[in-house]
Amino acid sequence: MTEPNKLTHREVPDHQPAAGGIAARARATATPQYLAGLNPEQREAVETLDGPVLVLAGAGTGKTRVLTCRIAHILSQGRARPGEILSVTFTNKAAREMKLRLGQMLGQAVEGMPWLGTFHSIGGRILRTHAELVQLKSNFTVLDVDDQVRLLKQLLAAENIDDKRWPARMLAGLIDGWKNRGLTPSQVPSGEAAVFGNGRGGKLYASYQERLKILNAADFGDLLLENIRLFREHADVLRQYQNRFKFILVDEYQDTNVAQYLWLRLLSQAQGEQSRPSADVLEERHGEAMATSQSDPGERVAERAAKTAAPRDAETPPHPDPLPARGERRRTSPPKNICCVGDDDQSIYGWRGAEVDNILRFEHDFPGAKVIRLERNYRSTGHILAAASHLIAHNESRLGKRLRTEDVDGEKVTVTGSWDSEEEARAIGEEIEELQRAGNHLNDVAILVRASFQMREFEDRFVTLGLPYRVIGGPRFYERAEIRDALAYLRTINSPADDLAFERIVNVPKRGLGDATVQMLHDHARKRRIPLFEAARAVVETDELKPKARGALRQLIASFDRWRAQREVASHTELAEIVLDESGYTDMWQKDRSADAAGRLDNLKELVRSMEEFENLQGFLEHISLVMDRDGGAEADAVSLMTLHSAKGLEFDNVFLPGWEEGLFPSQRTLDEQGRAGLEEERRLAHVGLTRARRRAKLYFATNRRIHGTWSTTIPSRFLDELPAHNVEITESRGGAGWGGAGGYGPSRFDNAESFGSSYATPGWQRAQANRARGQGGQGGGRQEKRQGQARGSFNEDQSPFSSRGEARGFARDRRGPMVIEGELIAKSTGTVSEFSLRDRVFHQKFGYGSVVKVEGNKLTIAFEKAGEKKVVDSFVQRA
DNA sequence: CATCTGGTTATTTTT
DNA sequence: TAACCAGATG
Repeated sequence: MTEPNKLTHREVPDHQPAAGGIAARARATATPQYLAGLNPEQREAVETLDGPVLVLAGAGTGKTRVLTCRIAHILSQGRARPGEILSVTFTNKAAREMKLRLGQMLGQAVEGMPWLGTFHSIGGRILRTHAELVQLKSNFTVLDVDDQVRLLKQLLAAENIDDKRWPARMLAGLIDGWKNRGLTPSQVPSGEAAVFGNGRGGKLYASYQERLKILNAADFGDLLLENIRLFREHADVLRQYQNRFKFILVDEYQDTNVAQYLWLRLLSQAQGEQSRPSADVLEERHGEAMATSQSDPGERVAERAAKTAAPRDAETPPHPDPLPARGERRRTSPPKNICCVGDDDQSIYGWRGAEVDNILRFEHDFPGAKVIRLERNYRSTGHILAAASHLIAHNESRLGKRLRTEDVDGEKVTVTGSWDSEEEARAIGEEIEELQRAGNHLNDVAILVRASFQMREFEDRFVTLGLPYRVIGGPRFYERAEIRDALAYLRTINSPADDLAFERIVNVPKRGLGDATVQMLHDHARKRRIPLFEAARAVVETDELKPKARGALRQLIASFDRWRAQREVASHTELAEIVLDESGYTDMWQKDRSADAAGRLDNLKELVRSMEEFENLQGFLEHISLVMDRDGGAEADAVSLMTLHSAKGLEFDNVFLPGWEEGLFPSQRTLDEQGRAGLEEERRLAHVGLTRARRRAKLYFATNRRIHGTWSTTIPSRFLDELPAHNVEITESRGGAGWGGAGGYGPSRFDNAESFGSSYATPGWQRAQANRARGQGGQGGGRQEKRQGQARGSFNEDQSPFSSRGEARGFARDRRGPMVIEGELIAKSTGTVSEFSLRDRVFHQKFGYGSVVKVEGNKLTIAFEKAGEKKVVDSFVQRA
């Protein structure tokens, strides 16, 4: 560990004078450079080192900057060494970003921050050092969801549970949920444990955990849960870490789940009399208020559990403060110097177990906490910020912040209605092209959708337009089948007892070892209580298998023996290449004619390349599942297409937000399942979307959308109504839908909406809608009944740009015909004759192989083998 | 053991 | 609509 030379570490005097607070220290030194550019609030957040601090950092207020500066400050003040600062993030990306920025700030000190990482990687690391205490070995495998489900399927089969009625995925979800809430099998409320498999859910969870130990494996949830168990059952270990970490920093605190909360709580608990750590002494002086310490963690679990266990009734009001009287159980030791940074308005992972409550109740949980609000936004222009703020103000469960900017008002947020989703895509495509003509880079443009199925329409459109785009998100790198397969090979080599890995690749590529063979291996293994691989070795010596299978299996075993031997002589990267090659795995994909085969081979190459960063196979396998994420090169100029969820933390000059319709956004399902809390989370999602935009935010809704194949008529999202009229401009769809301006045509839907409750759902109205929809070749109506209940947004609010009637006009009376569009397109094409001609065989990144059916300038119509007929710009395909 | 077919089911996905 | 999966078929 290298000590940063600039930040010579002074031993922290154990008896730092109380008066020598931050202010005094700060005065002693000239303002360090890293503090210079901070605004007063940021600076306070950086300099308030002692006691619990909650930094409420709104979107674009310099959250990461505060975190990194704070670390720099701690180091330069000599308050802790790099190894004494625990700094947790959720994503690898965030961790990397912080390391990078710290590096820039401090010179090469980053290597010295061993405890900066994600919850899971840090949890995993601690777990590996004390693995034996939780019945694991230090080289345990981290299972991915796939492995989990496979394992659970086996357990279900063993229990004779119909996995049709009780799918393994569902159980995996339940277990994950329990783990997120910090519940070990014995702690799961019996009522909940009973919901699965006729009361056997809890039992299955328990046997799943047992199986994991036998396999020497942990799933993601275990990385934290087992850590908590470790800390609870081994006070000495806990104390070791409590003493080590003088400062704790948490990023995105609003996204922490109960397990993470408990973990933090355990670590942030200062030791009582057992130890005499320097930092604690300091704190005690600072924290008169902290004398009222927190309750025992155990209590908290129960309390939390009870809370979360309560069915999330749709209509349940916000949780009243469930804190019971804390009684006599007081401790004298205050919590450590913990600093949590987050934004309650950006909590969008509730469905993943995140507890907004953690941030809402911070002051409760960490008495004496200082709360600092960062409200100066450095990202968006005035109108955008105002719109976002006004929207989010409709939420009740929030701590409340008021974002402000010193930037110009800029352009108003626009709202555009179109006839259907296709037209929406067309309109957005055109606007993007216009932005491009005006000199904007496509890299500065993003389309953020609520659900990934919405992306398709855009992809289709962009492919025809020849507009480069990139999809962000989607399956993670290490979740891809080919990566998992490759890893399974390596895992089997590394740990012959990894049954799940072996099972995964035993017949990949196909070698004639099907279900029957695997089943018999299983039986054998179970009978003798040996790993599958050993069972295979034994079975090959018998004549229980058909000769063909026996031969194949023998060969596979021989291969593994060979590879294991080669481990001694070849580097791990070489070994990987050898394995992928000799196993026939690469061949398998090379022979594959599907569109994504090439990409998969690339991924495999990327995997091998990434192995170089690790010392050996063991090290690689330990980290891969935690660290591997494709960040994909963002070099080429292209529009970014992603879900709102994956947009969190990003920003773009121009942000397009399509699909603001009831049912889609806010999502009907969330509303049904989570009620008011769900609506608020959706609203936060909207807020996140808007605040991604630096200069232009453009919202869209379509009147008709195809959902699961059938057309339904939709109504604009209530969120549109919640925008402040002053900052919003209603524009007309470029796609040609008549929508907007006063003096429009036809009655506004909102005319109806005025007396909504009754008339909206009338058969007549529905018929009218259906008729309109039919023009598009589909049925209207159908979803109304369902929506009716909560479709009433705040139409009456004076602020609403829609309530003043007249704006939302009948859509698409004079919908522009496709011919016009077509004409425009052709006009835009380069006119140069394509190098392709009829019947050419071509390959397209997305659609795979096909042959050219029609050539118009540089526009081709191609009949793809798999994807059907598509119009594509020739630069998107290559000769096959 | 591989391939075909019909029935089912449709969000969001940090690790 | 389309994509995925489980069971049936060859």
